[in-house]
Amino acid sequence: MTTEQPRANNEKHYPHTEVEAKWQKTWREKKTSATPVDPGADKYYVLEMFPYPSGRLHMGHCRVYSIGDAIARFLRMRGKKVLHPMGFDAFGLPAENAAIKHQVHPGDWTEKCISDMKDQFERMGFSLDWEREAVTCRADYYKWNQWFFIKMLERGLAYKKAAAINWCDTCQTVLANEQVEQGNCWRCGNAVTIRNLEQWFFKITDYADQLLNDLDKLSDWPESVKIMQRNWIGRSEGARVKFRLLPTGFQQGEAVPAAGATDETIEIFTTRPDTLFGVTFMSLAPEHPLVDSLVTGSDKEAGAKEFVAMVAQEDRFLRTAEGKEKEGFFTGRYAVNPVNGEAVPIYLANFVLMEYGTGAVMAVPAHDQRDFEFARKYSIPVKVVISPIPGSAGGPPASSVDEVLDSATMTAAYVDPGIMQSSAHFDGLPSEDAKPAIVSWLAERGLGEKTIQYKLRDWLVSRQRFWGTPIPIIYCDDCGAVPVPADQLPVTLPRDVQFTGSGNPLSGSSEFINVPCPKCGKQGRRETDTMDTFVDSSWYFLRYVDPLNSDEPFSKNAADAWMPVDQYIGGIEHAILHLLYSRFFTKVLRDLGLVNVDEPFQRLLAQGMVTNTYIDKNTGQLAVDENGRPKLAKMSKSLGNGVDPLEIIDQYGADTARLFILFAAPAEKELEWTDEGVNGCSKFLNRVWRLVHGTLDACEFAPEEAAALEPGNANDRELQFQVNRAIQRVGTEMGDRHHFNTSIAAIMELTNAIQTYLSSSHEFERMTLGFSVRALLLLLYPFAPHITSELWEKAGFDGAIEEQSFPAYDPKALEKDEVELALQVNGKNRSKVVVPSKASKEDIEAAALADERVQQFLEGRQPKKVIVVPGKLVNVVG
RNA sequence: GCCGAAGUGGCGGAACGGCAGACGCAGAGGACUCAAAAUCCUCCGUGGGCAACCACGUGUGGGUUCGAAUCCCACCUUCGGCACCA
Repeated sequence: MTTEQPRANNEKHYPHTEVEAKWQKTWREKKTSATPVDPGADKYYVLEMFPYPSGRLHMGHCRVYSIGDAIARFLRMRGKKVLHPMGFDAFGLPAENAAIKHQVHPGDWTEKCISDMKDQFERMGFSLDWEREAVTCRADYYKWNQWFFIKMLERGLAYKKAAAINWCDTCQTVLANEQVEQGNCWRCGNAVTIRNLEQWFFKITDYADQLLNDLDKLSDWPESVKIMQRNWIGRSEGARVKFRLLPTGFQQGEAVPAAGATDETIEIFTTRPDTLFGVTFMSLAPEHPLVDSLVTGSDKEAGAKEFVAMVAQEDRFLRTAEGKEKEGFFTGRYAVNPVNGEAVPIYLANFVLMEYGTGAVMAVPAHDQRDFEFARKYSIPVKVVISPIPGSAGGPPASSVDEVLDSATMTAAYVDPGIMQSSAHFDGLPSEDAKPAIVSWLAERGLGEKTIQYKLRDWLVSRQRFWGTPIPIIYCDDCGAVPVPADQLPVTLPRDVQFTGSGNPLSGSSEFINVPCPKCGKQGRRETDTMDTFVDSSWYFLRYVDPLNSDEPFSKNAADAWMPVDQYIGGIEHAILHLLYSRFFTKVLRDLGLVNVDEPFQRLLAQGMVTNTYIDKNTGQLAVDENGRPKLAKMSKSLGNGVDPLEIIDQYGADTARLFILFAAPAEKELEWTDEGVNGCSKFLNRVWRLVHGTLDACEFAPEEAAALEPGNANDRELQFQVNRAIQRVGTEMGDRHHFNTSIAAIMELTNAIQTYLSSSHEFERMTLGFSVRALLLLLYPFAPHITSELWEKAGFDGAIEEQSFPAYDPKALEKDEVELALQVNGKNRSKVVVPSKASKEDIEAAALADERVQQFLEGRQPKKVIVVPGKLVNVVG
């Protein structure tokens, strides 16, 4: 049974099901969301992060697309030429898992999901240009991934190397560093292990400085996202310093051989060259390539090998966790400190990472907490070379746990800047000044150099999975790794593949693997790794500008016309991964001459999660905190607290869902789902429905310009004021600040004002009333397009509502004849006074001082000062 | 530990140095109804008072200012990110 309302009731109750279906059909047929050609200077590119086609739209999707659609519809009314496209991030593991489970081809499964989701998109009423749809799993899209890969290979930006990489056993594939969270896989949450494999990388580190510096250009990005990216890139300024190795057999305390050390050096990276004179040992990563030659043949060989094996066995995340016991092993060898010629013992240490810096560290226990703990554990000397600045020297004294820095008694490292000591001719210098001085001293002697180090690592793009873009490489015994020639692209995924759940299905497809070498024609072997799906999403915004191009990924003209994306919207969870990769791709494409922009996304809105209460699995009750309040968590399958958008659409309609989503919280904050809140929005739309039905007579007299209204009586003028103020507020809240909740509040206030006007017992001024209703519909349209389209038509206004301009307000109507000012005495509210709005400061002051209550609170004192804030208040200080 | 964001009624939130609590939800009372739902009207920060009104009030403590939720300093709490990065 449907709950269709009888016709007679339609004026009282908004029949959302039939109205929404009607307008969705109209929009589809009229192609009202089509992208304008030749956008020119008015172009505006609104983009929301495209979804993975799971087959089901969830509330998070509804939120991000409701935000984007409100912006798109609003800006079209503002005269912008809007590009608002959509597509699907369609490669990835769920399709492959479905293939294993149901023995369907991932492509068939994915296309079915896409088709289902498009229906759901339409039911939400999003104004998307589906003719520009980009689907990453289709060969006409991923062909260009392969083309970019080859371009990157030509530029030395794609390369293959053996490396210790993150392996997820559940997903049966490797992961990029960015995809490891707290030692676990970003998608399945299982522990990541380390494997040594030959893998393809993109050299994102070549762009580290640009990715860092250009963050400063992104003035319309949230500061928090920029900071997260800065931290991820992790720039450190420091120095590389060479320590020469002493020959085998050198004993501690023995004089360093006059002829110096061997020719072999160990290079370290440090951010604290000012502490070089305090070096008392050195530590190497167990994986350091020199380890073997240091110990082979010595009595330390067996022990060292055992230590290396032990560390290698350890879980990498645990090994590098703070608080982890520092483990070391003395190699029996020494190196020479280049600044003072002292011999320092060389240790292996579990906390030194081969991937960062040079894999070797100079250790200064007096001024580095980690080195300090290590030194105390292994009874290595501590040498103080920096003393705290005395408090009197201007500026605060540096902090120190220990009152006196004595190597024997100190309990913690002193890590702050200070004054150099025990550092030869650098003594007495502030340590910050000594940094460059020591580096220059080293550089002059060829012992070291200034350098910049990043935490950012190259992007590992190989995946041992079927459902991704095949890496376009053919291995040949004679020619090595040969790229597939551009005219032979795309390398398409084979259809006849077995999905067994173990290993990469591509390795079992002889048709796919066995191909001739493009260079010499001999039998070759095709690469079976596919690309990380983040490659797909790193440039999809560029495909939308020219989606049907079969000769190029996109034409430069189209990119120049539309790029950058003016407003990008998506979840904060992509603050590092996707946004960093997209920025990298854009810069590479710029260097390839394909685009003119440095940055892809002008303005970024990171929307918050959608949360709900949930049932605690242990108690079977609503989960509550210690105060008995219901706990909130992100809507998820595992907690079972998701709300199905389709059910909400069925019950309340898409407009209600959209309105609630935008009204209940600011876009960047968490959105707490409440049925009561949804109901409130539904009530509001019904109120608008009835209100407009009750004023249809007046609508035919509605002027298009606010300035055309007659002044009328006080009631009329008040409504004119309210409607003009609402237009002004929604204009700035939407246009400048993207505050959807306060925009909707302003529209509700206008609705209340019209209702108040109607319930006042006087004759209605039909132009004023009609104009107010007309404006109400226009203001509400970007948030609730279906109901406003229907009411616009019912009211008999000209044209379709989506073709209308956003209304202009009349500044004159915002000026009132009289204003009420708050009267304060010494900053406390004491009274009110009504004055003509054009009253002079002197008149206002006089009115304030004449006020009885002001006099009373002055208690006979003479006012010392009177502050007049026009239109707001008067503060009498006395 | 470091970096960042945020702390405002019973709840979501508003207020870009100028009347704190807009708008909405929940709640209370009333109207309509046989009744319920829906709808409409009124009230709704705390304490005192019959009332007009008074005092207090934006995490805590200071400061700047005629005036601070808003700016500055210190601290507390919550959330998010990073975390032995040399």
